[in-house]
Amino acid sequence: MLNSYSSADKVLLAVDCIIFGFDHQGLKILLIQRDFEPEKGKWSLIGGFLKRDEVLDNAAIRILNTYTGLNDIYMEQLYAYSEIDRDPVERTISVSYYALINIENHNTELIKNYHAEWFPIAEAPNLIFDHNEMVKNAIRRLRYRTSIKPIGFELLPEKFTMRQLLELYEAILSKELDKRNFISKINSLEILNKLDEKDMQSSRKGSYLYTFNKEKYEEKLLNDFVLNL
Amino acid sequence: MLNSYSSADKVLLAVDCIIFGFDHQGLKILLIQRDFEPEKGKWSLIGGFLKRDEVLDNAAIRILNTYTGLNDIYMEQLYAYSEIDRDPVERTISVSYYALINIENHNTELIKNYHAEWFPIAEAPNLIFDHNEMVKNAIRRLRYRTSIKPIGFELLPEKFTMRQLLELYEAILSKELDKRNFISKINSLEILNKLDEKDMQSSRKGSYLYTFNKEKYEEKLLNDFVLNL
DNA sequence: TTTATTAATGTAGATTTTACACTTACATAA
DNA sequence: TTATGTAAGTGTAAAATCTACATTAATAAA
Repeated sequence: MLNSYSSADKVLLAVDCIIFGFDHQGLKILLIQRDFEPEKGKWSLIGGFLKRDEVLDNAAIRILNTYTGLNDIYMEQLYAYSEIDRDPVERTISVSYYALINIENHNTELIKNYHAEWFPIAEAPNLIFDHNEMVKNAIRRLRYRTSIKPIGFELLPEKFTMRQLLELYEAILSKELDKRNFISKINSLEILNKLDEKDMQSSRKGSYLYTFNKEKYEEKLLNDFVLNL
Repeated sequence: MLNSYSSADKVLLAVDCIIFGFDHQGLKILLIQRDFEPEKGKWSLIGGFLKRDEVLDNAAIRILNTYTGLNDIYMEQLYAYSEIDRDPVERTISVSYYALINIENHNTELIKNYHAEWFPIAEAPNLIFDHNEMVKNAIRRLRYRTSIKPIGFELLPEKFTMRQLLELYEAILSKELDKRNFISKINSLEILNKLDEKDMQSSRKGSYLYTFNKEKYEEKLLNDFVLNL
């Protein structure tokens, strides 16, 4: 019987996490220096093996936590990579996950202790196995996602300026956006609350701070929409 | 060592294929009646186990062929399902694949011999395991894909009428489209060749037949574009 | 009080999208 | 041969959206 369970092959199933972060310097990616063979010392995505009694989503969360100390990160599944020799040690299929986080909200010291490090996207080192490809695909997905869902929620501090939001979008899309058009498009979504408070860091005039309006934001998440930037 | 290969669990990895087809009656899905336990006799997606020396994409092709006789079908990977008890017999992670095919181009007799059957989407029976969810997600992906890539190529006969193309889009999107606006949008893509030939089946006047212009079509596939229907 | 710096703001023209109805071609039946 | 019925084919005007673009405003520092 072709389809009998007992005669089917079992394989190792891994999860690799592509963690994007944003700070005042732009879009970054979190990588670790492998502390085990093969490729010990080389840079890699944060990854590990799925356990028998574990759902993939949870494996991603556990592995991210194990290697970076990061907690409560919402990740989305991306793609299963299955080239025969992608891992030279043993046949391993890897499912990639990605997330967007606010670098400043997370303990940079902690991350460092785990030998994890943030790299500006453009300056990321070469990665082991097929991790470069995984990152490339994740960036594509991130850009696509940007066009159909509002983002920023996860990446900016609670209170942020229009300029910060603009720079976030510019970093993700890696292109310049017209400031006035951007602001009016964002405003037309009605997902921001303009505060009375100003941020005085950036200029003498100071710029208004905004927060996300969670309710409206969730509403937008439901009905797919297109944001043409 | 947390991350050692030898101590990691191995699991069964399956592939399930969501095959969409289109004919004059509308959008359909290909299902098989399981001829093995558990759930023998119930309807299910076409699925099977990944082999140790096989890439997922090829497993999907092999499995589809094994259970339906279908050949040369291009499938796209969708999502990995990993709920612990999704398969009651043994822990199995399943990666879903989907494809769009032209029902009339494929041997219906052959498919029947394999106990596979086409069901109109709306009339599909309840499926085993988490297959209903897989189908739901695949339909969503199909609709999304429709908005960013031209489709039809795979689903229509070589020569087809505008009405057929319109009906295909209406079936996938499950909404009515304005005939004139649809035609002018499609024409603006410049991916069709209008033939001198007419199809006389559908009306006394007869309607012009079209073919896809493969080159232009491939070109469009490269540059992502948005088709707002 | 002058200067320098970034924030904030509006509009006109171009493009795209939408809604909508009549004429044409032909086969069939009278 | 003529009349009739059926689906095919076609255009436009109004609305909405997108794009490009430049000046004034607020404030701190000199």
